[in-house]
Amino acid sequence: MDTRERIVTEARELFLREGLEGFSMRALGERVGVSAPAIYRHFDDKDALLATLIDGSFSTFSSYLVRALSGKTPLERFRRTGEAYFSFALDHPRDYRLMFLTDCQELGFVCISEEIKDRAGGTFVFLVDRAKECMDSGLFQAGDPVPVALNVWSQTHGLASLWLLGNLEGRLDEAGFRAQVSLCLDSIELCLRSREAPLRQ
Amino acid sequence: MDTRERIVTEARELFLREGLEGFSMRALGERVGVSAPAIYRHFDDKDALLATLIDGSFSTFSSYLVRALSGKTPLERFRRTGEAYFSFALDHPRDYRLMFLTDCQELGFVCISEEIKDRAGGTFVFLVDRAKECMDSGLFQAGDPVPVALNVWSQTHGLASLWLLGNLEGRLDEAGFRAQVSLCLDSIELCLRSREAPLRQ
DNA sequence: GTCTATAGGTGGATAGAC
DNA sequence: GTCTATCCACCTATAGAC
Repeated sequence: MDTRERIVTEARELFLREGLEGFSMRALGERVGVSAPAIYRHFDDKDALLATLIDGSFSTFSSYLVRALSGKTPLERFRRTGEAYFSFALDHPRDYRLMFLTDCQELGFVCISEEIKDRAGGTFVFLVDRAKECMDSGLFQAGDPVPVALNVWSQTHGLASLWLLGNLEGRLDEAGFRAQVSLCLDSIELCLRSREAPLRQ
Repeated sequence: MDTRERIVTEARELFLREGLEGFSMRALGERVGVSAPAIYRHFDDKDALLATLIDGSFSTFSSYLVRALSGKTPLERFRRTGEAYFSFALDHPRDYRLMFLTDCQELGFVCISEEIKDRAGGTFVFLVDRAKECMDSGLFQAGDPVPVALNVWSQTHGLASLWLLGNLEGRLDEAGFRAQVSLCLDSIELCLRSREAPLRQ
């Protein structure tokens, strides 16, 4: 493994442990075993390094989403997409935070990067596709799938972020949270199924 | 207005403009017109000052929630609580961020403060009460109102935070966001109403 | 490519005069 | 209570030797 790769690996580890606040070039250099300035031979600046990290986070996220495609029906793929979203958030909380819980201002130029925006857009399109195929197969009422997808994203993101930022501390333990996740996914399904009710009557 | 009050006022202004990152005792002193060390005569440290700010944010939030009580029916009060939540998030984005979008680690001891936790708990109880009175009046299926309230909070928080952190940029403008808010509240209502469906049959 | 040395800046907090 | 002066820790990034 060459130095550049080791920098990325250790950067991910460091960010995982310390978050954005404790993530410094000095600390990273120490972990990698080189001086801080040496890192600048491999990355233009801190932002470029963070952009690489975010890119990797989206790759991991994508791998979770794609698993949902093994579902046999549109509805099953839709449900599994929701489950995959929570699995990712729980398995990779820091990545989740970097991707969805960090203000663009804080990340500086990173958020403007078109590559990153495209990757984020791609994962959203995945969700829109799941909604759309449920509509096309007549399970959900026909219409614009984008607002539906946004609504689903809001719900999953809301619960995940309340948990990850500690806002549920004292109210839910991890088991309670998992139960709440089930309720969240059930309620999404219930809501979308009820959209088909008028068609059935 | 004595100096302590002016410090709090300016601190809120400064935090509103700069966020947690740009919020320093030096900058605050400059705004107030005193030196940074002078602030330490009125507050033990930065955390104590931030705790005062958070406390004020919860006061503002409470005033939004209470407006919802002017609704004539349990369902109307429930709906208006959701609307009040979004109104607060849009009117006071920085306060919202300080209260619900800042990691406990980042705030240091502040999040451990029992006073703050109690205030946060109180606003949640308000939402639980709204769910409970809908249950008691037979509008929603009877059961534990807490998971229902958590589910509603997740949905509203999710949409609000996606918006406030810029994750919807390029996908929704402000008008689109408001439409999405309506859809969110409609979908919550739809979901909770469908819980009463079995009782009607 | 990596080092040391350093520039140039941020920040929180304290000491002691007034 | 407020000031100035200061300490100390930390940061990003560059210069120039090797």
